[in-house]
Amino acid sequence: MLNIGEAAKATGLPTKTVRYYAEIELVVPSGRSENGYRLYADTELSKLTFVRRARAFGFSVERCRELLSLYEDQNRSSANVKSIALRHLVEIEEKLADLQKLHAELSHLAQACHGDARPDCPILDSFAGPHSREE
Amino acid sequence: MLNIGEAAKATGLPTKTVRYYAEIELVVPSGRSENGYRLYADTELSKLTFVRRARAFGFSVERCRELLSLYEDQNRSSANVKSIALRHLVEIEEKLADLQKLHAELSHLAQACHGDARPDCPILDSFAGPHSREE
DNA sequence: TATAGACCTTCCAGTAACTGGAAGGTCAAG
DNA sequence: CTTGACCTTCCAGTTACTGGAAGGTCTATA
Repeated sequence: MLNIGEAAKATGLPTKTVRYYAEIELVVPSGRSENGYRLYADTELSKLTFVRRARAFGFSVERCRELLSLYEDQNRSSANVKSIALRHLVEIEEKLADLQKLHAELSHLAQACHGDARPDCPILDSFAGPHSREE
Repeated sequence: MLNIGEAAKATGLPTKTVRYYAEIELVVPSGRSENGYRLYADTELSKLTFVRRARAFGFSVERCRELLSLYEDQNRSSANVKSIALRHLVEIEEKLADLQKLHAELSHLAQACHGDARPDCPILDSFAGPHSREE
């Protein structure tokens, strides 16, 4: 049984985050020592690691909660997990498309900007212009 | 001089957001009517539009503040603006790379997952595994 | 004139997922 | 016995809004 600092080190999460996950009941410690320290057993270390990995994949904490309950469920089907993952993939693709569009437009503007001491700048000009959005 | 609702409509921003921008002194109304309503003149409408566009490009509100001061500055140089834009482009590229990596890994996992009633699932398996991160 | 509805005002609280800090208890080493 | 590194709780701040309540104002219509 590790206390919070050791559990943090073992799972690669900041101590504060582990405490936060306990508070929101995402991963609750297996118990407390007599002096009130949080104690983490192997099962909880696995869950913390699981959450760290899933978060790194961009899953929200609430998604992690779903995933964790499937992870814990001996009778889960892989279909459940896959559908959550696919849903998530769609979101990633949307963000990706937005960012790519943004990147293309902004780098175009930056290229058009001569970037010297003169005051006129195509970037600012494109931000100004007619008021209402015409998308 | 437009009141807040009209200004919002004219610039394509939600009323709440316009009020928020006034509160954080990003774009302050040119005045108040006798009954206390915020009033927006043309200059402020331009600034609001400017901010909406810059925000759509992913610039943070604080970046917008920088940009806005350059925008207002008659003696600005385009170099200042360009350097902010380039800084921002680098950030976009980093996010893009992260997302692409994420997408590749997750779609690989989803493909490997048979997605039926069986409990074993490569996605969950990859989230579990050894504790400490080995990046 | 009454009243309905659509405006406007302020202030308070909540969102997501932490992070930082203060005040104080505990523990091991030198 | 003190120093430093732990741990605890609680409170506040972050980003950029968004929602809602309570209440004032304006305009049209019956």
